Amino acid sequence: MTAPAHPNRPRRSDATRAAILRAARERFAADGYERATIRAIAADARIDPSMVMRYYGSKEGLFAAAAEFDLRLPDLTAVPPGQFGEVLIRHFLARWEGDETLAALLRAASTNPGAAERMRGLFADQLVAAVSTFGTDPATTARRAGLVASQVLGLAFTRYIVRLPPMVDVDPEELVSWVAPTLQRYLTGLPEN
Amino acid sequence: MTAPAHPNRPRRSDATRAAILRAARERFAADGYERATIRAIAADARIDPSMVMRYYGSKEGLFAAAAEFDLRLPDLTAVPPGQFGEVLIRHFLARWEGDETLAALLRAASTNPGAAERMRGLFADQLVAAVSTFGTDPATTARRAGLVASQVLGLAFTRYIVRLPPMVDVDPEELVSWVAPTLQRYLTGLPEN
DNA sequence: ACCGTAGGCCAACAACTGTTGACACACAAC
DNA sequence: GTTGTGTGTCAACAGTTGTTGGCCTACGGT
Repeated sequence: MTAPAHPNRPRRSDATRAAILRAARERFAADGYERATIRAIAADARIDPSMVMRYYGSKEGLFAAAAEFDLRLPDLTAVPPGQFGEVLIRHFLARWEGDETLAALLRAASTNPGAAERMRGLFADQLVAAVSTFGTDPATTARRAGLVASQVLGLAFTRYIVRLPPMVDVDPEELVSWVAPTLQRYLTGLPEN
Repeated sequence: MTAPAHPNRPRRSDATRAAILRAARERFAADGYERATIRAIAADARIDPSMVMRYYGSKEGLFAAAAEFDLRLPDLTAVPPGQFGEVLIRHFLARWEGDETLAALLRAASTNPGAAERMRGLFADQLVAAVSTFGTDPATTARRAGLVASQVLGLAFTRYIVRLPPMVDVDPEELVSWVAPTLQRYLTGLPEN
C-alpha cells in the first residue's frame, strides 16, 4: 500500500510516477496498446518494469491513467451560432497537436475493448454535452454529435494515425476552411440540403 | 515449395486455403493485427497452425493476403456531377457492410505499420485515381481525395470500430443524406463557402 | 498395383509478455 | 543511532506467441 499518513504530502516518487506516465503516453500513442510493452515504457522512464506495476497495478491500470483526458470543449453558448463549426475544428486541431494523449486513445481504441469503451464515454460525456448546450431538438442531439465525431476522428485518423500524405501536408488554416462548414451543417443544418 | 507441375490445375488444398483466409479476415476484423493470433485463426479454420505458415509463409504474409482489397469505385465519368457525393457514400456503405476485409484493414492500420502502408496505397491508387477522372484542377485532386477519405474513414471508424451508439443506430438512408453533401463539397466545391 | 508427393498433424523451440516476490538502499522521525 | 517505511533493483515465474522440422496419411498419375 502507498497510503501516506499525511495524505496530501508530496511523495518522493512523484517524479518517477510522472516519468512513467509521460513515457506511457508516448509509447501508447506511437505503438498502440498491445505493442507498447511495459518493459519498453519502463526503459524510456529509466526505471524497472516492476515499478510500473507497483504504482499503476497493471498494464490496464497504467493505460487508464495515461488516457485520462479532458477535451476542454469551449462553451458554445458564448459563441455566435454561425461560428460553431469553425470554433470546434480549431479547438480540436489545437488540442490534438499539443497533446498526444488523444492519439494514444485513438490508436488503442481500434484494438482494445477497454479503450473503445473509454472513447465512447468521452464522446457521450463531453461532446454530446457540449452540443446540447445550445437549443437544438434534443432528439437529434446525439446524432449531430455523432456526425461531428465521425468527421473529427476521421480527420485525426488520416492525419495522425495512418498519415495520408495530403492530410499531413495540408495547411491547418485550409483544413479549417474545408471542415468548418461540414461541422456547422452537422450541428445546425438539416440533412439533404 | 508448393509449385505444381501444371501451374493452373486446382490444388486439393484450395478449400483449406480459402477457409484460412476467411477465418483470418474475421479475426483481423474483430481483434486487430496483434490480438488475432495464428493459433486462433487456425482453430476457426479447423486446421493446424503450421498449415497457415506453410501456405502463407508468415503472419504478415497471411495478413497481406487477407487484406487484399479492391474498393471497386464506380466510374464517376458516368455519373451526373451533382451526384458524386451521394453515389460515393452509397457505394462505400454497401462495400463496407458486405465485406469485413476493409474493417480488418482499418483496425490493423492503427497499430501495424505494414497495414498503414497498405491503407495509404489503397488510398493513393484507387481513391485518388477515381477522383482524378473528372476534370478538377489536378493540383487539388489529392487534397480533395484526402478530405473524402477523412470523412469516409471517420464514419467507418465510429460506426464499425468504436461503435458509437448514435452512429450504429442511425438509419443508413439518413446517413447518406447527411454525408453526401459533405463529400460533394469536398469533391467539387470551394473551401469556406 | 505402385510410388512420389502434397496435405495434414504433433511436439517442440526460442523469444517475449505481464506479473510477482525477495532483497538492498536511503531517507525521515524519534 | 535506531527503526520503519517508501523507493528502487534483480531474478524468476508461467503463459502465450510466431515459427520450425519431423512424421504419418492418402490421393493421383503411371
